[in-house]
Amino acid sequence: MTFVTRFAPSPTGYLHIGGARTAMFNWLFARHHGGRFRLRIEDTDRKRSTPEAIEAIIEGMRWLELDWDDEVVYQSNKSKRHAEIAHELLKRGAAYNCYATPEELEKMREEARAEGRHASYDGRWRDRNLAEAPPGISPAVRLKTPQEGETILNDLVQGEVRVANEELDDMVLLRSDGTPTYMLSVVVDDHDMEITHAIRGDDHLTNAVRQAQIYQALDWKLPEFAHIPLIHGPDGAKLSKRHGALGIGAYREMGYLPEAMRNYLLRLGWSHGDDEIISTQQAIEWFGLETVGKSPARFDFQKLENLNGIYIREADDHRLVDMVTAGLINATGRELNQIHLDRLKLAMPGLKERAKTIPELVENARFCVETRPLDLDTKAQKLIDDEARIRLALLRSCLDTIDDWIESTLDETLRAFAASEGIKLGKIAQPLRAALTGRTVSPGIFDVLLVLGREESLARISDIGSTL
RNA sequence: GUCCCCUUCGUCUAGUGGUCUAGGACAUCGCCCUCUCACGGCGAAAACAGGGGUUCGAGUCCCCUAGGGGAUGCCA
Repeated sequence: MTFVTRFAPSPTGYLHIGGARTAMFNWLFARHHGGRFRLRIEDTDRKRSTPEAIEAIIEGMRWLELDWDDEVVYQSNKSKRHAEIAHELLKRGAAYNCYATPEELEKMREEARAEGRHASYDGRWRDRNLAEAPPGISPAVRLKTPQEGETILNDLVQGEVRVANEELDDMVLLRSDGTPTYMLSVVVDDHDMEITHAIRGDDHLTNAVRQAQIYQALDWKLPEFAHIPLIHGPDGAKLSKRHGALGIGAYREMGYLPEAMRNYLLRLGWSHGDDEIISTQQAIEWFGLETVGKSPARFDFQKLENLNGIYIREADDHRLVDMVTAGLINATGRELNQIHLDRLKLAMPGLKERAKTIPELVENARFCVETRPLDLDTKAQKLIDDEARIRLALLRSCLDTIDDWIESTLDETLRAFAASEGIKLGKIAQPLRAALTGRTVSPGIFDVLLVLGREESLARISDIGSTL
């Protein structure tokens, strides 16, 4: 039997971080078992569902490289089928028409709360004769749920969950306008799509119990359920916009790599011993629901950033150059020429060691595309005092004599120069760095010299001297 | 209110009755490496929510309390 999982977001907003993790766990589970992973858009709430949200979700999934199988299912297209099922239940006497008004319902809720009861609807139309139906009111259809005993669920993550049936009132299957409710739609769709494993957020755990009652009424086989803990904000409360409830697209814009994001999300609630850096390939091999934790995890930007740094270091230079190029054009408003691109390519190995995000990488790469004369930042300016200027002028003539502009020669020259001046290498390397990059922080100084090339390097040094 | 779920360093977690003087990772703080910043290396500090049981023995099993979260819709 092949396993089929699904990710079933409602398109009322962007794909948030919790949804992304849910999607990934479903994806990982399916890929691990050689099964299928499906995508279903739960757009039955036409008022709140938007095409933009659908687009954002699909974009987010693509960015995270979570590919789904088969065509996307739109739940709104299935409402006829859902209604049919409800009517079948009605015919079999497993469901009934309910004519209670919103006011009545509200009153029942208040009373239930006041009396400390969990279930609110009192089942007043459960056994009433249809002849008593008030005219002119179209009824909702409710499921006749068992009133005694308990409903038991064996959740793959949460274990056994049992709820007394008297705690559960008769849920609405079809609204009075004839449209199906979420509770019904999910059950029918999961059944029709032959979902074997429903992996979703913990907030659905109580729903699962109710859905189990629908399955029972229909005499359908239940899928396996796995309710994974929610992701909380740094303060332990529900993820809000202030924290990380940003759309996945926001993380992309903040300069995080999809593979870093996946690794981070994976370790939030799932573990494989002490392993931290886990490739997607490895994750597919290792993933299982047994090792999913039961408690909610807090979102931690620092760890994400650390992981991102690791993945940037591992990333292919060409890919990074492309990303940085785009960022640089954006930041400077100028197109880059071939010389710039060559420099970026040459600088990338040194650059990527020093960045945790793409914007940081872009910032550090600026010296490659800066036009002369450079604007030195405040710290860099401080390094250029009169003594430094004199030394730079001297150094320039030394460098000028170099025939082969390669690292070993540059290294020798610079060290020899420092020795002849009776100073440490750092004493000359820092002003030189300021002259070449306009900053006090950069890749190794020989790297910079190499990246910029002889001509540009000498010119930038001269620029500093000429400001004497 | 009621129902359900959860609870190991600040954070993510390992841990499935003895190997736990509780391990790893991020963050923090030292030191080393060093041309700056990173990387890397070494080291420090840092946790079993509390209380009862069960057991020769409990972070691991049971109960209670507290705290947190979720649900309680003709939303999904």
